[in-house]
Amino acid sequence: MDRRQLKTRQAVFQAFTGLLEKKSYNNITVQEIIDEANIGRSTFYSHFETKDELLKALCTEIFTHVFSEDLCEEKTHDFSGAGADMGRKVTHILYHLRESRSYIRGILSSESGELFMRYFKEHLRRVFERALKEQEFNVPRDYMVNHMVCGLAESVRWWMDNPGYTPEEISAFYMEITPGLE
Amino acid sequence: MDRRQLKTRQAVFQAFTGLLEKKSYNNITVQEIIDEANIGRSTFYSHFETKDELLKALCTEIFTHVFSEDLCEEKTHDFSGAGADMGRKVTHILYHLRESRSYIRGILSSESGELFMRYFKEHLRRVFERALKEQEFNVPRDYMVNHMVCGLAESVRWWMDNPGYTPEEISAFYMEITPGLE
DNA sequence: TTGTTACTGAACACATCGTTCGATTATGAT
DNA sequence: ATCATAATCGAACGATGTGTTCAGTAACAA
Repeated sequence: MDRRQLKTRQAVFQAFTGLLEKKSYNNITVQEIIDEANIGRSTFYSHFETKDELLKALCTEIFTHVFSEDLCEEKTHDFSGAGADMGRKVTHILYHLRESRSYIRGILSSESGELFMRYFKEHLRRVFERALKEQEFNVPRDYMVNHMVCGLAESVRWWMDNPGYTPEEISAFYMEITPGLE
Repeated sequence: MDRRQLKTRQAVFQAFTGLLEKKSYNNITVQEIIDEANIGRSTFYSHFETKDELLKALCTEIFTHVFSEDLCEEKTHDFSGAGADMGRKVTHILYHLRESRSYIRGILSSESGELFMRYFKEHLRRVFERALKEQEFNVPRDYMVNHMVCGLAESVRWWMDNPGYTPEEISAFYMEITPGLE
């Protein structure tokens, strides 16, 4: 890839995340991103169709990072249950998310949070659906998966507003209040 | 209140909810609401500052209706636990929400859903905080309340996409997967 | 060096917003 | 029935932000 493209792309992301630490997504204008990134207007639009696409791209960036590894594979095959494994996966995800906390808060603090949460949940859903392959529940399976996914996503959101807990602690909280994972 | 004002207000709400059944909030323009409601442009703006304020007003309308009654009072004082009471409250809320299902879906199917969910959770939080006055948990109290509130709110969202369940069934699902309420 | 590709930035058309204001009409109190 | 008051109308306006275009410039890879 052309160095110039890479440089532009990085400049945009950096400007964007920088702005997100100061103000909420809705109040950020494309022009501000352009100015902050110090690029030409048409350059921005040759990289991203709209501001929403940029957010989407940023989310993709974050989540391919967070979910890059072996999260879909069953890691332990010893006598510790699926719960222990799940707990480890969750902790792993939380460690990654903590790194981006500063601007994730900016994303979450306006309607754009909906978008972030949606992508997040999509990824989580994949992880959970694998982990719960053969289990049976007293509620519709899809309802159960949805509950687990939303529960974790909302735990993260809560964590972003209540820092001061370690990933391990949050993970433990989550396992504690989620039946079907012990 | 002047009949004209009332008529206008109702016309706007009706137009708005009507549009919400066809398209998502973000794609609805103020002009469309005005045309649909068949009122003058300045009239709209003399009632609502912005489209967001209109959505807010609609949510208030819905929730004051849904939460109008004795939801904050402990109803049963016999030997059935707090859970049975909570189950009844939840069912009651669900019955009300089902009536507005058609356009609530429209609200939820775009970023505006965030706003709806926020108001919904605010109301729910009040109910739960009363109901859990003296209980102790293994996780931070605020985390617990947040989990219960989000769990119910997300259950409703799930329900809106998966109709065909009765309020009683959804309520039962919710009680089933929420520890601390039995 | 050279052909290609990316960046620049001013200018543009466009959509939507929220406001203004003078004219018109409905309302409710007397 | 009268009349002062208040709500509505709607065209016109300025403002803001969007996304595109294009001719000129600079960076790149080979």
